[in-house]
Amino acid sequence: MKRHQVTIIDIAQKLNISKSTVSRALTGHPSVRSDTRQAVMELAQQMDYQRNMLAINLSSSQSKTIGIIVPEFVTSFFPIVIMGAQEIAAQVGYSVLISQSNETYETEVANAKVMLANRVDGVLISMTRETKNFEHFDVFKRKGIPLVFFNRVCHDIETPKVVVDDYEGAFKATEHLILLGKERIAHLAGPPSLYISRKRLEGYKDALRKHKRPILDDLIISYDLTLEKVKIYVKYLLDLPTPPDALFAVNDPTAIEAIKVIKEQGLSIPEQIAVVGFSNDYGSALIEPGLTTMAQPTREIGQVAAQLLLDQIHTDSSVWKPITRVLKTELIIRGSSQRN
Amino acid sequence: MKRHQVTIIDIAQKLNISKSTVSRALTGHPSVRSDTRQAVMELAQQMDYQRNMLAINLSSSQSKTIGIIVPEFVTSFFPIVIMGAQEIAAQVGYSVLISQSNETYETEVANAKVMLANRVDGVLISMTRETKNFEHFDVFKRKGIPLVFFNRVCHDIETPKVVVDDYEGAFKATEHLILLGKERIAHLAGPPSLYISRKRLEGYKDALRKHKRPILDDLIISYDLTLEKVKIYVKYLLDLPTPPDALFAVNDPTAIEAIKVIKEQGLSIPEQIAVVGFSNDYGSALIEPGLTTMAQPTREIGQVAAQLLLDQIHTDSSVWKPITRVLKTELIIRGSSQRN
DNA sequence: CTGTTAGCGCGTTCAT
DNA sequence: ATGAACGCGCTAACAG
Repeated sequence: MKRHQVTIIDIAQKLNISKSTVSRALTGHPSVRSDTRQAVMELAQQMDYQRNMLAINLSSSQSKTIGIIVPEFVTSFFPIVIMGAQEIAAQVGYSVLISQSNETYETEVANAKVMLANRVDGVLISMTRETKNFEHFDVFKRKGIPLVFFNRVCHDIETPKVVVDDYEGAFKATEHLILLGKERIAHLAGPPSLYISRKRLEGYKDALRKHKRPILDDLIISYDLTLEKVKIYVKYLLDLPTPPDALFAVNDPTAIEAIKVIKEQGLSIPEQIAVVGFSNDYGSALIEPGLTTMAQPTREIGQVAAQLLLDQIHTDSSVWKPITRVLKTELIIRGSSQRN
Repeated sequence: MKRHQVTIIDIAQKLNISKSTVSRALTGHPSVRSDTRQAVMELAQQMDYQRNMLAINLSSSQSKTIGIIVPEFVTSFFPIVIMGAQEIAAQVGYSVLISQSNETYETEVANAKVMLANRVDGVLISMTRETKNFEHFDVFKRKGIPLVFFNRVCHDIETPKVVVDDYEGAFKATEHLILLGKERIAHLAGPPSLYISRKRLEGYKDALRKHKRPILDDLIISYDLTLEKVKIYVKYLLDLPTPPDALFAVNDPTAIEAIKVIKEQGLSIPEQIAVVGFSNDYGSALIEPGLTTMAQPTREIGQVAAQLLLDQIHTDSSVWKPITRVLKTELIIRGSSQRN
C-alpha cells in the first residue's frame, strides 16, 4: 500500500481553482468567497485532508514543538511534570518532543542534538546527575533557542528556572524531626553536583544550627542517587556506635528504599528511627508506615516551566530576563515520623 | 536575539564550494575528495551545524518520528512502555511524539489529528477506556500509516497488536486464590468495552469452572476504572450477607485502592480477604501487605510494539500480516494472598 | 569528483 | 477575490 497524504494541490485540482485560494480558505483568510471556502472545507473534510506541518514548519522555520529532556521516567515525578507542560503547550498548539537522558551525560548531549536537528522552538531541561559540562546547553543559547531549566537546574547558564524552595523544604523537614525530639538526625544527601542536593543539605544544616544541634559529619552521607547503594549507607548508619534516631533523605525513592532496609533490620519506625523524604511521590502514601515528606507541586512545575518557555519563545528575547520561579513545598506528615 | 541556525549554504559559501558537495560530505557519500570532506566536517563542527530535519523530512516525505498515544501517564505502566519503545526507536534514529488522551475519546481523536498533521511514520496506540468509535484509527489505515496497538487493543482494526495473555493471567491469578482454599472469590472487573477487561473476566470465570466453583454474579463488579469508585464497590462487597474471602482486581491501581479500603474496614489481609492484582506496578511492592499480582513485561511490551511498528514502516505493507504478539505474564506472590 | 536543477507542501508576496 | 511565483533547507537526479 502506498503512503499518500492529501495535499492542497489535490483539492485545488478537484475544485479546479488555484492552490493559493485553497490555502487561504483553509487558513481562514477573509478574502475568499464564502461559497468557495465552503466547497474547499467540505472537500478537505471528506478527503481527510490534514495540513502538512512538515511543510509549514519548514517554510515558517519554526516547528511549533518544544523539547523536554528529563533524566528518567521511572519515578512519578517527571511524567507528572511532563503532563503539566503538555497541558500548557497543547493549549497554544504546540507539540512536545520528549527524551530521557537516562542519567547519562552522553545521552543528554545526544538528545540535545536531536532537539536541535528537529528545530524545536524551545527546550525544557532537568539535568542528569552527572552533567558537569554545559557546552551542549550553551549551544541553544548561541542559536537563540530559549531554554528553561526545572528541578535539576544549571546555574552556569543564564536562563529562566523553575524550582521549589529546596532550602526551605529541607529546613522544615529537619526542623519537624527536631521538634519531634529527635537528637541524631542523619541526612542521606544527593551528589554535590546537583544544586538541589546542595540546597537541601544547607537547609538541613541550618535547621540544626538554629536549634543548636551539632552538625555531625558522620551522619551526613552524599551519594549518587543509585538506589542500590542506599542499603549500604543505611546499614552503615545503623551500625554506628550511636546510630541516628532520624533520617532525612534527599528524595522519596531514597527514603522509601531506606524504610525497606530499616524494616529488614527489625527496627521500628518512627520510634527507633524516623524517616522523612522529599517529593511526595506516588509510593510515599503506599509504603508502611506512610512516608512523611515535603510535597512538591509537581504538575505545576511543568506548567510554570512551559509557560515561561512559551513566553520566551513569543517575546522578543532581547527584552526578556532570566527569572527564577520558586515554588513552595508543603510538609506532609505520615507515620514514618509520627504516630497518629 | 535572532534565531538563526547554520545551513548547508552557509558552510558552502565559506568554503566556496557547492551545496551539493557539502551535503554529500555531510551524509557520508563516498564520492567526495577526502580533503574536501575533512574541511566540511571541521567547519560544520565548528559552526555547530545541525541537519535541519524539518527540511529533510519534507523532501523525503517522512518524519522519522513515531507517535505514541496513551490514555494516561499517572501509573507507572505507560511511562515504562514508552521507555521500551523509545529505546528501540532511538536505535534506528527515530524520534517519538507522545500524547496522552487523558482517557477521553475527544482528546484521543484530536491527538490522532496531530499525529497525522505531523506526518508521523507510524503510531503506537493504547486506547481510551471510553473509545467505541474507531473512525480516527481507520484514517491511519486509509492513509497507509502503520498502526500497532498494545495493551488496550482494538479488534475492529486489522493491524498488529501486542498484548499479554490476559486470559491466562487472570486464570492463574484466580486459580492461585482457589488453591489457597478461598471459596468466594470476587472480581472487580474493568469496563466491557476494553478487550482486556473481557479477557480477564473470562479467565476468572474459567478458573472457577475448572475447579467446579459457582460463578456468582453478586461477586462480579464491572466498573469504569475511575479509582474513586473502588471504595463504593469494595464496601458493597464487604457488606454482602456472606462477603467474599478473596478479591481479584482487574489491575493493580484497583487492587491497591481496594487494599486501602479493606484495611480501613479493619479486616485482615489475607486471612479474611485475600487480594490479587494485575500488572506488578511500582506500588504493589510498597503497600502493606505486598500485593500479589500478575506481572507484565511492561518494558518489553514497548519494545516489541515499537519493533513491530518499525517493521511495518520499513516493509512493503502489502506483504505484511497483522500478527498479534502475546507476551507472558508471571504470578508474583506477596503478602496480600499468602503469609510467608 | 563536483556543480546545477528540480521538487518536497505550504504560506506569502506581488500582480491582476 | 484569485492566480502566479518565490522560498524555507535539503537530497536526488542529471549533467559535466
